[in-house]
Order: sequence, then structure tokens, then C-alpha cells
Amino acid sequence: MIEAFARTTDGIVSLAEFRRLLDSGRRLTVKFGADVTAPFLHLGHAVNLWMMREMQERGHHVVFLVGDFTTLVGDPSGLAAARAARRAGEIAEDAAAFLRQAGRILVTDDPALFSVRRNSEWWAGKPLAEFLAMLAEVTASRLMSRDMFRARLEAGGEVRAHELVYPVLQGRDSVELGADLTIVGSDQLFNESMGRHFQEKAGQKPQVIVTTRITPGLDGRRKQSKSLGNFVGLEDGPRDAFGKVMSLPDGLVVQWLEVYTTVPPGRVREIERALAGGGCNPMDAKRELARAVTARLHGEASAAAEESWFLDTFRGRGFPEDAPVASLASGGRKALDLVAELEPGSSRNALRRLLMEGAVELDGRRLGSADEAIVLPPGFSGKLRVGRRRFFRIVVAGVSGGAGVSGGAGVSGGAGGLAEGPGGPTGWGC
RNA sequence: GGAGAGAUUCCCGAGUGGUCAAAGGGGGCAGACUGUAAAUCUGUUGGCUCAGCCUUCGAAGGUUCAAAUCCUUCUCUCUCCA
Repeated sequence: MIEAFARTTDGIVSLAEFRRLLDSGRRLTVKFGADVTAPFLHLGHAVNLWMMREMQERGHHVVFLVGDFTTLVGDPSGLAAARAARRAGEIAEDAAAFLRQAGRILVTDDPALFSVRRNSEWWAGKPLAEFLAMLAEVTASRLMSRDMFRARLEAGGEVRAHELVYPVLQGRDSVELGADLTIVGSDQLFNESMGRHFQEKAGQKPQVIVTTRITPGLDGRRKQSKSLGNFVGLEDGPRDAFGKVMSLPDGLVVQWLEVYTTVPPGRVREIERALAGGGCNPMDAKRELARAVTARLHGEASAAAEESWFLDTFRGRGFPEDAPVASLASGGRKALDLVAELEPGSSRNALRRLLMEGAVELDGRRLGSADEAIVLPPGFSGKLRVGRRRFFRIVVAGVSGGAGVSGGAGVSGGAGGLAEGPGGPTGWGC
């Protein structure tokens, strides 16, 4: 168990206690606390979830703690009561989305293994006197010692008073749940340590904290987050998952293999050595990574299919067979209007720029101006590419079987073109 | 409570009455190059019915032909003192 955790674990407080818990034969309560502001789970969360799933496999119980109360007070700009009230509804929605995503990894339909709690259960209506008594159990300097706060203050930033108190709330949650164990990103160590502190004050056995390694996201710099867009989401389709991993900087391949896949350590070392010695093309290593990540999230079959698709489309520079089909009316229109029909989500200015930058091609011919007139005869069918990765097959109704389809046959036939076949991951360069 | 500094487009940060949709950098997007990597070069980076118009420089008012820039009030932040 502990051995299985090792590759993704940053630290354990404490290892001895963890061993004792596991040996006790007791059904353990694992706390899975979550702020529900942005219900967007990604690989970073998955690391924790996979470990919790392991615990479930051994019969332990995961409590999903919705921070509905802490989220409500957590927003410093949420001054108006009206605003807070409105957000209560959003929180419920977000919590549902969160649960749905977590359910992709955790067992959520067995009450013996999973339950949901809300921290408003004990925080809403908590008498102030009781709360102040809790505050008396910590020193201000302890709270302020958190490195994040220090860094912010030193940078001339601000720390709101409620932020200072937030770890107290999160820590007390562990008391309310009687948590035995919590598995969190290493940036949560401080908050969860407060949990141990308060549990001891309350006469409970302090929870064991397993902190997991935090790995830079797709941008190669900061950890994955929704706002930075540098993540592989649990709800991303297999195609996006594969493609996103392929855009990872080379230097992170080994780290990602360790943290996000179950590729055996021996194999990871092998790849690491091959990369270091120039013995393999980094892209091949990354392909193995992308395949492993996609398979873990979506199954081996999808992973194999997306790998073929990727190779055909990007390495082979092909036009994807399964590009979305857009049925358009026949007739003339400006290039800009054509693209706008296909990309209703983008602003026309943005599309105009793309056209000027030469990012739009119709049947291999670059459309260089927004005003260029495009005439689509009845029966026309063509391939439109916008930027590197957006493809559309344009079809115009009308049976007059005329010149339309002239430019076909540019694409070699589908996945069959791949010699390697869907076999094992061996046989690559690494 | 007192004194000072400040709030600018995604971020940092210039800009003290018209030449400002606002320098420069970062980040993003796109093109070249490529392996949807990195590095490099180039372009671009509020919206639209696009030689023009609309919205934007903490908020609301005001002065002016004209305001990010001046005045008033307000909100908020930082620093020092108490």
C-alpha cells in the first residue's frame, strides 16, 4: 500500500502513524475536502483521487467534504447579502459538478465507501463564543507563519483577516469528521496540520496527512489550474487528453510518467536514461506518456485510437476523417462570414485576425483576407482548417453533382495507414 | 486616529488635457521553422454593421469643443506614526 503510494507522495505525517492505521484493521475515514469555487478537476486532483480509490479498494471510507460554508465566506468581495444568497445556489451546482467528476475515479455509489458532507452543517449558526474559544487555541504567529502569507506581504500584497482564519476552519473540519487520513497536494500541508492541532485539542487521534507531489502543468511552470488553462481535465475527451499531453515540454516527461501514470518504475528509469543519453526521440517518450495518461482516464482502446488519429493528423499532416461536418447554404460570402459561421464562439475581430495571419485554409489554399469572396456551389464539399487544430468539413446541399468534390483524396485512409498497429507500447524509440 | 503613496487594458507597468483602444515587458493567439516540445524570427492581442462607430484607464458626479490625464465626493490598498 505505502509502496504503491510512494511514486506520487511528497511526504507523510507521520509514516509510523500511517502504518499503525493500516495495520489496525479498522475501516478508516479519509477526508476529501474541496472548495467548490471552480468545479474543474484535472490530473493534479486525479493523483489524490487515485490514491483515495486505492483506499476504497481496501474497504476504507472516503468522505467528500463540500466546503459550502467556507466557500461562501471565503470570497473577500462577497460583502452584500444578496450576492452571498445568489452564490449559495451556484455552490450547490458546483458541488454536483465536482461530485460527477470525482466519480470518474472514486467509487461514489456505495454508501459504505463514500459519503458527502457539507461544512455548513457545523459552521452555519456556530456561536461566536465557541468560535473565539477555538481561535484561542492557536497563536497569531502560527497562523501568519504560513509561507504563502509571508510571500504575499513581502511582495506588498494584502492578506485579509478571514484568510488568516481559514486554516482554522479547515482544521476544525477534520475534528467534525473524525478524519483518520487526508490526502492532499503538498500546498495544503499547513491547513491540514491545523487539523491535527485541533484534533489533539479535541482529544482525537490526529489525522495522518499524506501530501502528494505537485507537478508543473502543460506550460511547464505553474501547477495545473483552470484559470491558467494548463491542465488536462478529467472531463476532457480522450482526444484532448492525448493532444494536451503531447504539448507538454520535453523536460517534464519523466516527472509526469512518475506522477500521472502506472508505467512501472523500471520502465520509467529506462526512458529517463534513454532521454538523457540521446538514445531516443523525446517525442516518442512523450507519446508513450500520452498513451498511458489517456488510457488511465479513458481506457486502452480510446488511447490507441487517439494515438493513431494524432499521428495521422499532426505527424502525417492529414486532414482528420472525423472532422465535424458543417452544412452550409450555397452561394457567395466573404471569407470572414464563412469562418464566423463555423466558429460562432469567437469574436469576428479574432477571426479577422486569424485570416490576416494566414491561419485559415480551404482545401489547402490559404485565405489571406477577410473580404475575399468565397463561392460555394451546390453540392460543394471541402476541407477547412482554422489554426493548427480546428478542422471542418464543409458540405453544401444540392445534388447538381458538379465540380464540387474535385479536390478530394488528399487524406490517406484513416488509422489503417499505421504500420505499427495497436500493439503494445514497445517497439518505439525509447 | 495622524501623515504620505497609490488604484491603468489578462498580469506587471508607462502615460499629467487633444497625436490614447492607451508605450514597454510578460502571458495568450497566429505565421515561419518543427516533434501540436524547446529556442529563434515575424505578426497580432476590447467589440462591431470596420477608412467609421461603440465600450474601457477603482466608482459616481463636474469643468472643457475635447479627460486615463483637471476639480468634487466616495470606495479600496500599501507604507510610516499612534
